[in-house]
Amino acid sequence: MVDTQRSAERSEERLRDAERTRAELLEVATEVFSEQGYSGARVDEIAERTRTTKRMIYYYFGGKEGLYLAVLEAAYRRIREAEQELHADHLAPVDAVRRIAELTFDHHHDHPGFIRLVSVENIHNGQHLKKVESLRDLGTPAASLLDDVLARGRASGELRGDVDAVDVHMLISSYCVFQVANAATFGFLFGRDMLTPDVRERHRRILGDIVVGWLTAH
Amino acid sequence: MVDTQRSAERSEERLRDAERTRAELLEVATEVFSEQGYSGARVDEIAERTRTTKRMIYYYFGGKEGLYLAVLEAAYRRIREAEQELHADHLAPVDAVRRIAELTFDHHHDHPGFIRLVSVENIHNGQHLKKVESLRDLGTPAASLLDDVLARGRASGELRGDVDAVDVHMLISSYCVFQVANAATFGFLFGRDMLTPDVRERHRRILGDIVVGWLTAH
DNA sequence: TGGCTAATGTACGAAACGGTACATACAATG
DNA sequence: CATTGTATGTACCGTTTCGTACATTAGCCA
Repeated sequence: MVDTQRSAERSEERLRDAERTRAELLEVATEVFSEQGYSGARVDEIAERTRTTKRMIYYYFGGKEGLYLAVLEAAYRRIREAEQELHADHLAPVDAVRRIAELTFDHHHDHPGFIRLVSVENIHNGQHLKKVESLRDLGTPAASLLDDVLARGRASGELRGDVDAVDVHMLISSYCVFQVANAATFGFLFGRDMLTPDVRERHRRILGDIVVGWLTAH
Repeated sequence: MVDTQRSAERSEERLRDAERTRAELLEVATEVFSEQGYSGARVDEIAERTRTTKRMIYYYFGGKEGLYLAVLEAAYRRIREAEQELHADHLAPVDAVRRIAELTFDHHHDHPGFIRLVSVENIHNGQHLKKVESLRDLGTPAASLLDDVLARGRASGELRGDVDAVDVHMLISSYCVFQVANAATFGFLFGRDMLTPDVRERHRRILGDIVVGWLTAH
């Protein structure tokens, strides 16, 4: 018992640690898949970037696709957790929607790897995502949070009542995803680097203005 | 001379036709690259889907990357042509911006292959696009068209004057690109198929409302 | 402490894949 | 209608890439 505890405490010194190996593979794989796409990612490259070997990918995840599925699931799960920390019930409706928009904006900018992963998955028509049953209806929390705010705003007359929460969420997502996912091509064609702090700050404010403007229109 | 003309006229009957072969390869390659991504696309598959052979890909385009570059250039060139047919100078400013938004929306929905190609290119950080010098500043026409409308609206007082044309274009692009590029994941997570006619029609109207609302806000 | 299992490493195989050498046939041209 | 270069087809090569058979070791537990 004492021995077990001690080895758990100094687990970082152990040569063999299933959890650690698994987590490291997942972390590196997330990076490689988001950088190179599913087909572009190389199993050997992922293995080389860890302190373990390719063999472990097959041992823990069954293969390339299994690893990719695990990456997808972990990434989406992290997003869900972030969304649940997004409290807006103490703010006035108008401030709440702006807050949600701006925090979503920040979250996207701070997690480009996840956005790229979503792009990759869409190239493949979401065929892998559909296999992960645990992710079905993952969007519900985000929609219901917005739904609450909209209901409060409708009741107080501060927000218009004929707009659906999912529509609002889609507007916000569109804008935020585009910033990150299409930064390369848009930047090239219009000579605008969307990732510099000042441009980012302006876009952030603009998004808030657009969302608030839309929801408060008479 | 007469012979030359005749063989040009019935070019579709010729066994050897450089232009036809080239065009067919380009067409099939556009489809395959947009469906599978750059790394996912197989040179052999592209060749098999045409009436010619893999050899011709190397003869006309030098290789897989050359073919992809040609696909990118052709696709963007088609977009530019479509944009140039977008006349809005005979409309009142408010109607003009709504028109631009809605036509852009339709264009995106009608050319999903192009949108997917842009996603693919962004996964690779636009590294190929940057190689096609002829595409530099391709965005300028779209921005200046909007710029004209905004100037007219500013002069007449119908549109606010503190908004940049590129910002408006980015809002419209974000919304339209998202509809097509992220249809799979968003549809799965929120149970909404964005490609059905009625949903599409509602989104179209919403986009117009948002853009007009933003630009006419006091 | 000795054995047993989970965890890991090595080395290799088969198929896929991008690319090319070489042969050949069509069609414009003089 | 012979010639010549463009266009096309075939067969193949070397490498990459996913995956696996087999050997081995670390650490837990009786």
